[in-house]
Order: sequence, then structure tokens, then C-alpha cells
Amino acid sequence: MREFKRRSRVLLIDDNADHLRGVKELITLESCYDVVGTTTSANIGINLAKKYRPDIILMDINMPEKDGLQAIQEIEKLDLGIRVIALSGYDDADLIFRAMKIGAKGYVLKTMASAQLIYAMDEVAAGKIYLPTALTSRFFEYFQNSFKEETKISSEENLLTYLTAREEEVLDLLTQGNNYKSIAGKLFISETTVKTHVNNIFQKLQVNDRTQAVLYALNNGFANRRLSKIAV
Amino acid sequence: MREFKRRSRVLLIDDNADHLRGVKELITLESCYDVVGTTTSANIGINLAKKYRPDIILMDINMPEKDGLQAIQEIEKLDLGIRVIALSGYDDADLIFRAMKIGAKGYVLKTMASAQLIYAMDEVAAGKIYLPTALTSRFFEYFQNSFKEETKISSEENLLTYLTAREEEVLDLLTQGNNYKSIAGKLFISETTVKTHVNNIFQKLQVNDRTQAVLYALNNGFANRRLSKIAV
DNA sequence: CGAATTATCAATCCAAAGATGTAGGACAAA
DNA sequence: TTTGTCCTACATCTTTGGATTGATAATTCG
Repeated sequence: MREFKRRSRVLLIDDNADHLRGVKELITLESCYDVVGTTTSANIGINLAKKYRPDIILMDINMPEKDGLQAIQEIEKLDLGIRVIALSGYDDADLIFRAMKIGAKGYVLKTMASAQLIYAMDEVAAGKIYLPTALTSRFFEYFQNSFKEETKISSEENLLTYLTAREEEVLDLLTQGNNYKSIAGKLFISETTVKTHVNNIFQKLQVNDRTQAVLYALNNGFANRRLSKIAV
Repeated sequence: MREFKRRSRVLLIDDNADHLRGVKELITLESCYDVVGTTTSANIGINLAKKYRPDIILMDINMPEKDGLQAIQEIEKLDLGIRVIALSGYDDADLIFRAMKIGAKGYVLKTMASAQLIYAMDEVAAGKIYLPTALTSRFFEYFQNSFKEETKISSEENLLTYLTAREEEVLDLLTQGNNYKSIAGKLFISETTVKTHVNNIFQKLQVNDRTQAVLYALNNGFANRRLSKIAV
């Protein structure tokens, strides 16, 4: 067993050269991380990431040339196990949300104390995900808001509640693209029975055909409630 | 201007009477909150919430009788501005995620130090959302995971890209539940033309009927890319 | 220009879906 | 026991949907 663990390697990407230099100094002097590269270009950064395989990348996400979020996404897609911490000047909830959604392991404001940056790196290096408390609160406000509308919709009268258990089973199979024969086979009942159920479903959901029934089901939280209004 | 702010009022809901008593004592003795009610029943709790309008509710979400999450949802639906903190014995990522999704303003483990509970209440009373750091990390792992699959899918070959502009228009109308006649009317073309397009769509998407085509479209980011695999 | 793609329309045929009415048995609530 | 709901099933009929073939005009592209 090794007694010491390898010093974690860090890559810095920030279009602001001054800030880049400052962060490099900070890390070099006051932490146990090795800076393996610095660049002001997101594209170059991605290439450096492939080349040097750092453990951590500090990525400024407010860059004019190339979107930092996109860069994070590309790095995540490489699937090299590189953990990216987003650096930003803004505590904008939407930015935080998007960064975390695409896989950032942390989000730190440039205005925060340098100790906090080091701490974030420590946490992330340890495999955790780190968000400063203030930003976490911001994130959750945004997060919960994005579901509020949805909740409102689904708390309106939902015609799905009128369906019997059996009808729900049938509808479930409909939402998987099955036809009458297939449903009959899966439920071990005759095709005509399925037709009866499906017709009853149409009546209850006030639709004219199976496609509309399926759409109603999906849009009103049937079974796999996977709809959210979240988009990157 | 008032110099002192009103002491915040708290309602406790926990099916475990012992724990309930313990928490009540803790809050009464060691915090500045008024316990306005305690109950072991989620249903009664909801009624007490309506009656006493507490500022905060501590809600055990691991109750056999009635699901605590559901109770939170109902309280949120009341829209009385009551801020609910979920209490749980488990740091299960899925539980945490669902609690936060439906609007819990905090999530605290029963095993945590009592000081942490008080702190959480302070934060929540101040209008923030509070999650212990360890649970935040858990939450984000789950959160990011739920988007990983999606990213993977959308980066795989998407048969939708083979569709022509006109076919996309037709498919769009299909995903709105239109039949041939309706689509023909909306695009000012004959029904047979629509049939041709639809058949070509089937070929390209490798499906057998319109329902499957619609499902493929929705699951592969057609138009409204709002699908995520998150479920309550 | 010539070739390929696309959008349009038609005829035909068969299969599937949808509408409607009827009915027996199981089961639970009143 | 009666009433009602639910699940099952069938017959019949109409409409819609889907497959196939073929054809014309417009557009795009090399």
C-alpha cells in the first residue's frame, strides 16, 4: 500500500489572463495541487484535458469566445473521469442549475474567498460534489420552481384518476406502443376485451384515438412521470 | 418598526411518539421556536396545518400510515406559505430528491445532531432552503445521474435527423394527436400526401404505427426537448 | 446539364382501430 | 338481497390507418 496519495493535478481554463494567473499562484502556493496547464481558450482547454488527463478542471463559464457550459459538456462526454468545477462571476440560479445539470462537480464564485476555492477542490477531489451553501439555496429555489408549474397541472382535475386498475394497465401498454393483439397477449385476455377497455379509456379521457390517449397520459403524469419543463 | 420579530411557530408530525416527544422538548428547551402542535398522523397534521398556520412543519417522511411525501405535497398545494422540513431516518438519494422536488425546504436526518436541526430551522425560517452538505452531495449525484442517460441518448444516433423538413412538420402534428384528415387540412395538402409522408416517417424511424412514431419523437428530443427521466 | 431528392397526388387493398350494444360472473357496498 | 362497479367477452359495422405501386413537378447538388 502506498502511504502518500498522488498530488491531484489541475487544469485551469479562464479567458481572463489576470484571473488565470492569480488562481494559478494561489493554487501553487497555498494548496497541494499541481497545476498541469492553464489556458484562456476553452477549445485548447479541451485538448489539454485529453492530453494531460487532469483530475480536476477549473472552468470559467463566463467566456465570450466559447461557452464554458458547452465545454464542460464536451469534457463530460469524453468520460475521462475528469471532475470539472465551474467558476463564475455570477450567482445566477439558471447558470448554476445548468452547470450542475450537465455534470459540473462544483460551482464557485470568483468573488469567494480563496480558501473556499481550495475547499471546493478538496471536496471534489474526494469524490464529492460541492456547492457553497448560498448557491445551494439558490439552486433549490430554481429547481423547485421548475416543478411547481408541473405540480399545478397535475393537481388540476386529472381524468386519469377515473381509470380502473385494469384500464391503467391497458393504458400503460398503450403508452409503450402496443396494439390490441399485443396487449391481449400480455394481459392474457381476448382482443375484444382489450377493445372494450380501450374504448372505456377513450371515454374517460375524452379523446378520440389511442395516440391522443397516450399523449394525455404522458402529459398528465401517468406511470412514468418523467416530464419536467427543464431544458439546458 | 418592531424591534423583535415574532417567534416562529412549528408543527411536528412524526408517527413515532417517542421521537415526537424528544423533538418537541428539544425545540422547546433549546430554541426560540414555539411548538404549536404535535401529531403522529399525517392526515391530522394536514388539518392542524390549515388550522394553526405554522411557519414551519417538521415532517417525518417515513411513516407507514400515510406517505410523508404525499403529505408534504398536499401542504404545498394549500399554498399557505408553510415551509416544510423533511425528517427522515434514511439518507437515500431518491428520497432526498423526491422531497426536494415536491417543495420541501429542508431535509434533515433523525440521526443528526440536534444543533443541526435547529440550524436547519433557522435557515428555513429565514427563507432559505437547507440541506446538510453530505446530503447535498448525495442529491447532486442522483440529480446528475438522471440527466446522464438523457445526454447519452441524445448523443446517440438519432433517427429523427433523417427526416425532411416536411416530414418533421407532419410528425409534429402527429405528436399533437392529429389524424390524417386534420393534418392534411392544416398543411393544405391532400390526405394521400400526408399518408405518404407518414409512411416515410415510419420507415425512417423504424416503427410500425403512429403511436410508436409519436413515442419515438417524444423520447428522442423532438421539438420540445423537455424529457428527463426524473420521477416522483 | 443530369441525377438525386423532395413534395405532391392517386388508386387499391388489407388490416387495424374505433363505435355500439349486449351480457354473464365476481365482488363489494348498501 | 339488491345495487353497482368491474372485468370479461362477443358480434357487428364503419372508419381510419398502413402498405404498395406508380407518377409528376420542383428543387438541389455535383
